[in-house]
Amino acid sequence: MARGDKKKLEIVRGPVPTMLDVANLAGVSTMTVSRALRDGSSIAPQTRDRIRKAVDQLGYVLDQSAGSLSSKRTGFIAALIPSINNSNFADTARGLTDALEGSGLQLLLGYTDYSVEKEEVLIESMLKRRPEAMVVTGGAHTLRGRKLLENAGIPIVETWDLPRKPIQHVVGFSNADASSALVKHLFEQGHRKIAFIGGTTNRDTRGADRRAGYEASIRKLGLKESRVISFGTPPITMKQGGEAIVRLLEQWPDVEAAICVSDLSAFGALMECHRRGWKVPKRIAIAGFGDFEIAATCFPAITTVGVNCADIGFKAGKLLLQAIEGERLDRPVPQETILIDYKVIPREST
Amino acid sequence: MARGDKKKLEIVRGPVPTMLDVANLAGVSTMTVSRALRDGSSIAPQTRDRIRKAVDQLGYVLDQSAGSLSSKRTGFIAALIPSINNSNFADTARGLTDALEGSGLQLLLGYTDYSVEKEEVLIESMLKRRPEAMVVTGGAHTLRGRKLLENAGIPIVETWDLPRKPIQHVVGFSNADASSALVKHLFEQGHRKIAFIGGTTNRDTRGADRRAGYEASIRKLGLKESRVISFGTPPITMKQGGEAIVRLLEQWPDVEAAICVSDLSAFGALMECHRRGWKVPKRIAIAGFGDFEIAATCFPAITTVGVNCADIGFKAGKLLLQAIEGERLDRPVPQETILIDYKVIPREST
DNA sequence: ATCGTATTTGTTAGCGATAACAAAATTCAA
DNA sequence: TTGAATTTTGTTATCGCTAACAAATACGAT
Repeated sequence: MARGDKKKLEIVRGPVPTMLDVANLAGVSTMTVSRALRDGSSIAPQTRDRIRKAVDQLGYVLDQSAGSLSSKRTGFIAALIPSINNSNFADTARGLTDALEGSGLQLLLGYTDYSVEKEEVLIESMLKRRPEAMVVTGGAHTLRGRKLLENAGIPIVETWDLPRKPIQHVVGFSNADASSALVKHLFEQGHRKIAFIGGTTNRDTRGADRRAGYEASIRKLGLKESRVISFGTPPITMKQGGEAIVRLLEQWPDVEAAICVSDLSAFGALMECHRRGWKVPKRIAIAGFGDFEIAATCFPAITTVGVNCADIGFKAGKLLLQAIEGERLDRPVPQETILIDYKVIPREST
Repeated sequence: MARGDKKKLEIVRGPVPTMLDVANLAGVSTMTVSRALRDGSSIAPQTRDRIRKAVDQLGYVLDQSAGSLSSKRTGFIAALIPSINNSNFADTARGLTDALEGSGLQLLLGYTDYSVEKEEVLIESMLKRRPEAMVVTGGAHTLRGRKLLENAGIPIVETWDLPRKPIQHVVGFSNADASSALVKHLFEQGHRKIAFIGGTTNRDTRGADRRAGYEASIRKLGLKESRVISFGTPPITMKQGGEAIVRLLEQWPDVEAAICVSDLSAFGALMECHRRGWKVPKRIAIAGFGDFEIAATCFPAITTVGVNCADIGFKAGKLLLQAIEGERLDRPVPQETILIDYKVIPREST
């Protein structure tokens, strides 16, 4: 009776059982337990059942940290994204998760807050977990961050951009080109006085690339003046988009169209126009970037550049799985660059 | 010269250096390196510098899996949220991350997809990593999932709901009460024929609670009829919100106000009304839930229930830090329930 | 029955770090 | 200058698991 009590207490808050406890209870060696708990290969069915029963009885859960130390496989994939609150990057993370599903690999997520310094810190702390591969956003890193990635000895994928000098693999697209395509579209629709609304700094490199693409195509199309409103720290919010469009129309009342650095700011701009009774696209055409759900749903629906964000993550994930497999077989896969499609999606706002 | 080449090669793709390599290079024992790399306490400054130099030279990065095996501290916090694509939960994750900042703890995120079965799988796979604490969303779990949590021997926090029978700690609010408050608000504004728009199943337990709160207060206020449109698998999208409101007005043309299960569906409904020329709130008032950025920005701005999602995460994180500290000192903190404020935010849409 | 092959299980060693204790070096006071 | 107190460093023994190899058992064919 007293013994029974003690036992119960132990289950609730006692020491966590180890594989040895399971092995003893099942009357086998730990090695057999280890095998049974993973592939179940080379295990007599009845032994496996006995082990399972012991596992259930003890409430045993495998300790992977111990396992990875021995097997040299942590089962971690590290991924760094600028922000979890941006649905584009959340979609990429989701795509990654989906790609990894069933592979037994765990995603370790980190948020850089659009800062390369924070990224460097994160790279190091991720590397301490010995991930089997790493996904980073963009091609801009600190010197040390880059070196850490290069020396990590694991597959690396840079996403969302096309870095001039990639570390290894790349899954992305040219934000500048995508932005240019949007300018061209507006130009073909007859707009000549086209403006760009974005954040105040270049911290968000993809935003900066989009602005650069805008500037480049303004020049190429022979349009005289570039009209850029910089407002708010990137990533700029919906509300800031609204304030920015007001400024834009104050500064250049003759402006005909505005490209916003993202759909969120475009939406904010659009709603502010509504509020003030400025007709869109009659008074001013508005375009965004990213094809967020909101752009398709709102009225008028927002013209945007569609990028398959989840696909970036998914393709990066699949590429990593291949690369990891390659490393294991000592047959490293060659450096690969996967281009992600984007396309201008004309809607009601332009 | 040849030696130099070899050395360089080794740095690029050679075996990853261990603490022993650092120790040898610095002429000390691994224990000294270990100490230098963590607190730096009880280390002669010159020794520490020597070690730092060796670390830099070798590009050494600490292996935490090995460390945690020995120290029995993994530095992981596991968190399960329904979806990363929902900004409410993303905010909670962000709050958690913020709370953990500087503590050296790593967030291990998992997505349950609003499914308790997936949650159970995730709980187990998280537990394999031996997290020092765990955050889950809601109080609904499978039997085995709950047992796993109870027996894990670590602090557990359930968030976003007020479970009837909590496992340990809780940081949340009553979704039913919050929903009731919104009904009451509409009632006070003079609305009598109030409808609810939500998903088709109860998979999203918070959504189900909101509906239950709606039903309860309809009865309490003595309103004759409850009008519920169930449309789409939760979480329902903006677009589905739009389709739902059309159905609502077909089925009950006399309806005066609609509460949507979230701001996203409310926004979709609102935009569909725009598109069809139905004036909001004149023809129909629309309210949402969650105070997403979109609700404040769009025109007309959406009446909603504001919940500080990031604060849920932040408070859960801080509570966990305390609890972990308590466990370490063998002085477990008592079970705690932290209530999160919510409030009805009246805006232009009602 | 006997040997060879295939299947199942066990043994030993070690993954890379840290805890706990022990020893050496340094500091300081009288 | 000497011994005690303090600071700094080292030694040894795990942590819980899995790789690699070895042994035992089962199965089949002749």
